[in-house]
Amino acid sequence: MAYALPMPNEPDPARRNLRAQRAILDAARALTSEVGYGALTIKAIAARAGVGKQTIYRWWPSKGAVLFDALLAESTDAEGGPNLPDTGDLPTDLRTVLRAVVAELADPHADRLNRAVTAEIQDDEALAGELVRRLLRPQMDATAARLRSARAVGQITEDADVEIAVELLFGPAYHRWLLRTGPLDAAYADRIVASALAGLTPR
Amino acid sequence: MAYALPMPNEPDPARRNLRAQRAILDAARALTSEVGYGALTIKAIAARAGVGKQTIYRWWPSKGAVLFDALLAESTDAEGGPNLPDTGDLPTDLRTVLRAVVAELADPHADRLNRAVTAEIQDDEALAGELVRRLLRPQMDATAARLRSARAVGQITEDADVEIAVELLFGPAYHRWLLRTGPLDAAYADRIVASALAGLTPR
Amino acid sequence: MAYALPMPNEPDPARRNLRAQRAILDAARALTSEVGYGALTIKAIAARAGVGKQTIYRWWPSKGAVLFDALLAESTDAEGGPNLPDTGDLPTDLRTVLRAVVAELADPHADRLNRAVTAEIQDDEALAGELVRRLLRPQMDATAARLRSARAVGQITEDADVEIAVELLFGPAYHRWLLRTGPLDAAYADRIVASALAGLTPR
Amino acid sequence: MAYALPMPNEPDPARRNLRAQRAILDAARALTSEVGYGALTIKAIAARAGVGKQTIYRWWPSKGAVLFDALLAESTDAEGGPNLPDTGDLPTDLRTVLRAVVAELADPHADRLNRAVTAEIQDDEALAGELVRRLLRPQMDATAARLRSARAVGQITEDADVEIAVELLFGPAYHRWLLRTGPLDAAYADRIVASALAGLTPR
DNA sequence: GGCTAAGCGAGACGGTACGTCTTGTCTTTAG
DNA sequence: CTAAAGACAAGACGTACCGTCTCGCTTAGCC
Repeated sequence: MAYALPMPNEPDPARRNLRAQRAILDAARALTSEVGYGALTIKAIAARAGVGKQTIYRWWPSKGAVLFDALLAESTDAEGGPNLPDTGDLPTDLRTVLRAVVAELADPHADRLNRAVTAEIQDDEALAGELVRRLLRPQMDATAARLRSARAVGQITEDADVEIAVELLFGPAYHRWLLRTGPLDAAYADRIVASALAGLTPR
Repeated sequence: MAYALPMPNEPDPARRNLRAQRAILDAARALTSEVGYGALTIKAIAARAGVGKQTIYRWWPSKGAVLFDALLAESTDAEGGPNLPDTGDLPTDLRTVLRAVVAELADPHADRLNRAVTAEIQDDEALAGELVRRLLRPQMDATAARLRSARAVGQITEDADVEIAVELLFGPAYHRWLLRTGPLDAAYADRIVASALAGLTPR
Repeated sequence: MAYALPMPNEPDPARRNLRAQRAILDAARALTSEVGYGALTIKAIAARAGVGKQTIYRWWPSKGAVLFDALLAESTDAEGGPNLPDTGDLPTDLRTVLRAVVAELADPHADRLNRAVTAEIQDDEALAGELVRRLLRPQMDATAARLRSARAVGQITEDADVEIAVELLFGPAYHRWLLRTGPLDAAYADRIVASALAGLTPR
Repeated sequence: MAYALPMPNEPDPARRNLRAQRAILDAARALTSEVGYGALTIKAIAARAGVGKQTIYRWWPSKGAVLFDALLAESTDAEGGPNLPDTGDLPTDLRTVLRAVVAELADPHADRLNRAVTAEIQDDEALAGELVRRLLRPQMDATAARLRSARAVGQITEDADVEIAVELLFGPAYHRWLLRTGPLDAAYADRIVASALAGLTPR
């Protein structure tokens, strides 16, 4: 017979203190951008949030998960979803997307948080998957969809490799950000779009 | 005028024990691929290498620097430099390069080391610069040079944006590796080359 | 006005774990008598006590302070205070005291702990003061009081130098123990008392 | 057949560098009185002496042995041996001895070295024996001899316990020094002599 | 007068304890 | 009766020193 285990006390999400949750994510975000990923500690987050450490451990499995949620909260605030503009003009629409991506990566306020999460996902595959699923995938899928709609109306060639095209757009920006190999500005976004589109446009 | 600093005892590189140095880099590489970046400790590297911790701290300023040197040693062993093939056929040459890049990223043996260094450079800008200067930049420059030589003989269009073209080639592969968004194989490398070249080829 | 200091987090004695405290003192005592003062380490004490090192550093400023408390705990257990017997017969009473002192110094179980603390107080004046105040002074004062009461009833001469008399009693025993210059037994205690009293006794 | 072992290279005392030896003892003495026993390191002694660490390890088995030799060198310089005065007047002679002992213990220059050696001999019985044999024993024996010569001429009682009498003289001074329980001056020395002699003097 | 063996200054080495820091769990206490 | 505050066990951090070793350089004494 199965019986009620004296369980490691799964906390009851219904009783979660939203004020504390928000304070924790805010503190995590603020501290990350102040001291950087390497010097970030759970203790400091708890202290800044005016919260006991246990309250963090109760709801998140790791420091990376807190950072991820902090990043997610910010992104969710900013966007409402992966709404891609469709003005009918593909180059313009892609420039809009790429400029937004590049601007986000160039934002000094968010930079350290982005890098902290990037560091964490190198060692936490589950977190990496979650990040892709929640933030990256929707954006890439929306971009792919926009490319397919453009292909349907003949704005790009029939045999265009849409999957690769999306990576041709996003890959360079992330590469440059990751390795700090050059400036991240609107002009750069436009050059990516121009070069990536060159091979797609019917002659 | 430069003057003799009352320095905190810079160690004398001439007296460096090469056996120990090699053992440290080997241990760092092996341990990283065994336990991953998060669980990697200087203490464990020293123990595995049969070396005192101080011998590591004497020659490297941080764990990241050790990992970087371990990565560098491996790359230096493998290649002799950024020799890019020049068969005269640009697509073939680029496929060779991209396939090598993708293979390196897909190599499970090196994966954790690559990710560990990637995590470290998020928090250590100097290390990031060194990595780019020593490993990435030469490869990118060589690729750019190959593209310019192709442009000179008319294999790609006169107005091709070489700098962006290089990022169009490398960016997608790193993006896919960083975020684990898809398989990294020769076919993938070929697709990148095909799509990136499409816009460069004269019609 | 006294004000709340932004203190480096003085720990709260009310929350102290008594089990841990006791385990630490026991481990310190046991290890000292096993390996001696020179080979004694905080790390080993913590390990033996099943305690984190920080729990030692939280409550004691130095290894010497731990040893001192270990010694104190033992002494406090043994005695209830500096109760000196007063049978009315001074030589008998002093023999009782000196025999106890000599027996304590001769006890092989306590020897290494005594020597460890003796070594520590050579380099830590504050600790030396504490040791004297808590352990030596009471005993010496009690002995002086007993001598004065004997003087009051004419058992020793009017002009007896009580302060020196006390040192004449204790000094030789400690000297012999410190320098291991001879046996420490009851007969030795009796010889000290006899010689020291000879000059005090009225003729 | 016995043959010359490739021995752990006993060093050849004939080739010993006296300048280095002296510099080491001087440095040990100076550093001890500057930084105290706890902060004294072989490394620092070597550096101060302008000597390699190995030169110390070649000639002394331990830090304690170096300190002991430093102490010995100083004492040997000062005295030529345990010459006790014999003016014919015992109290005067003993006052001379005790005043010298007390002055040595009170000397702030030598204090830390004395305490360092005292700390070392708590953990090194062989060193303790050597100290007693070379420095303490001669002085005590000379004092005992003086007391016996006094006894022979009837200046002290026939049944005087000479061995204890010596400890009655030296014990209090060392006790007071060891535990810092009071001032060490000539008046104190005189009080010891007066009290100790009181019981020895024929009535 | 040259050879050679040893002592020497210097300092890198393998170890290990130091005292501090952070982690994740457990306990106390104040609201 | 909850959650902050924080003590706890554990163990890595980066530093310091230990005692050994390996370098060249100097020096002494035997050929």
